[in-house]
Amino acid sequence: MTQDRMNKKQASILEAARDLIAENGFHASPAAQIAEKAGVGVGTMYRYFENKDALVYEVHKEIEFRLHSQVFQDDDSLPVRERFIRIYTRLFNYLIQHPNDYKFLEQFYNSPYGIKKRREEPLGNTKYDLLKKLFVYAKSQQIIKDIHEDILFGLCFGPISFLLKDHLRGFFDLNEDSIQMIVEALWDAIKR
Amino acid sequence: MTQDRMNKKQASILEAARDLIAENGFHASPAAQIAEKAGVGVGTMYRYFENKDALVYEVHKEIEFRLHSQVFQDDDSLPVRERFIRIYTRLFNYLIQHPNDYKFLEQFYNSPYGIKKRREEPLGNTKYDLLKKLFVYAKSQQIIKDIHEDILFGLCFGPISFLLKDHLRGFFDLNEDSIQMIVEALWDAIKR
DNA sequence: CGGGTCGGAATGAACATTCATTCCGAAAAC
DNA sequence: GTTTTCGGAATGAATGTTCATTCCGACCCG
Repeated sequence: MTQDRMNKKQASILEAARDLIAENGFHASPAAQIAEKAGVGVGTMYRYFENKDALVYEVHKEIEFRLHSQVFQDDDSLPVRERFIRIYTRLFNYLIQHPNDYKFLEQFYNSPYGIKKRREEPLGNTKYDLLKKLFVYAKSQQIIKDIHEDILFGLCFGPISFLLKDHLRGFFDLNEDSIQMIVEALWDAIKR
Repeated sequence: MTQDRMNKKQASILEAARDLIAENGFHASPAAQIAEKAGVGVGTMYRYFENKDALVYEVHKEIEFRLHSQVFQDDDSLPVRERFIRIYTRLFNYLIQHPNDYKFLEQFYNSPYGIKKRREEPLGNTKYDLLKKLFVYAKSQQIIKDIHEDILFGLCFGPISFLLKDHLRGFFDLNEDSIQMIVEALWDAIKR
C-alpha cells in the first residue's frame, strides 16, 4: 500500500491526482489533466485504476495511511493533558506541512465520496480510535467534560480544520506560537 | 433584496437552487434540474439570472441577508460572556433550523465562489464585524485570551461548522442540551 | 517475433447556454 | 362589448463544450 510497494507510475498518478484535486476540486480535475501531470497517457491511468472513483479512493487510502503512521501515536504513561496536546499538535503540524494531503481530505470528506465512506465504515473508525479512546479514558477519570466523544472530537478538530483552511488560503499565518496557543485553547474547551 | 421585493418566479428559482446545491453540490445541480424544481423553463431562469454563477452569488446574498437580520444582534449592556453565548447559540440554532442555508454556505465558502468573494471583500466583512468587535473589546478588558480575532473566530466557528455537518448527516444528534454544552465549551476555549 | 504495456485519438454522455418560437394579457380599434 | 394587435415573458429544442472512458495501433522487453 505504501509507495515503496508501488509502481513508480502508479505513485505518480496518485500524487498528481491528489495535487490537482487538492487545488481545484474533483470537478475541475479532468482525467486528461491528471494523466498529463503524472506524465502518463490517459489510457495508462485506466490500466492502474478501474475508474476515477477508484483512483480517488486510493488517494484517500494513501493519505490516511501516512496520517496513521506519522501522527496517531500515543504514550499512555504521560498525563492526559500532555497526551492530548502532543497528538493534536502533531496532527496540526502534519496538516500544515502537507497542505495537499489536508486539502484533499477536506474535499473528500465534504463530498459524496467521503460521506459514503464514513457510512460504510462502522463507528470504530480505526484512524480515530486512538483519539476516541483517549477521550473515553479522560472522561472516566473526570479529567474532561462529560460530553459524547464525537462532540469532543468536533470541538477539537473543527477549529483545526477551519483555521487550516484560512491559513492555506493566505488569510492569515499560523506560526509555531499560534499553534501552541490554539491547541491549548482546545484543551481548555474540553477540560473540566 | 428580500423576497418581498422579489418576483415570485425569481424567488422560487433562488430557493430551488439553494436546495439543490445544498443537497448535491454545484456540479450535481444542472441548470435544467434547478429550473424544473423551480417550476419554470430553463430559458426563464436565464431571463432572471445572467448565468449560473450570478444565480449562485444571488443565493449567497439572500442567505447572508437572513443571517444578518436574524442572528447578528447584540446587546452591549450584558456581560461579555452572556453576549458571546447568546450570539453563538442563536447562530447555532439558526443553522440547525435552516440546514439548507447552512449546507449551501458550506459549499459556497469551500469553493472558488466563496474564496473569490472573500478575497474581494475587504477584511471589514460587515456580517462578522459584530463578532470581531466583541472579541476586540473582550480582549481589551482582559476577559478572553490575547489571540488574533480571526483565530478566535475559527476556534468558535470551527466546531459549530464541523458538528453541524455531522449532525445533518445523521451521525449524531444535537439537542438543546448539547448545544448549550458546546457553546459553553467554546467560551471556555477563549476565556482567560 | 509475441505477450504485455503505453499513449492519445475517438466516442458518447452530460452539461451550460442560446435563440427561434409560442404564449398571454393588456391595450387599441371598432 | 368584442375583436385585433402588440410586446414582453416564457419556453425547451438545438448547440457547442467538456468530460470520463474506451479502443487500438505502436512500442518495449523476453
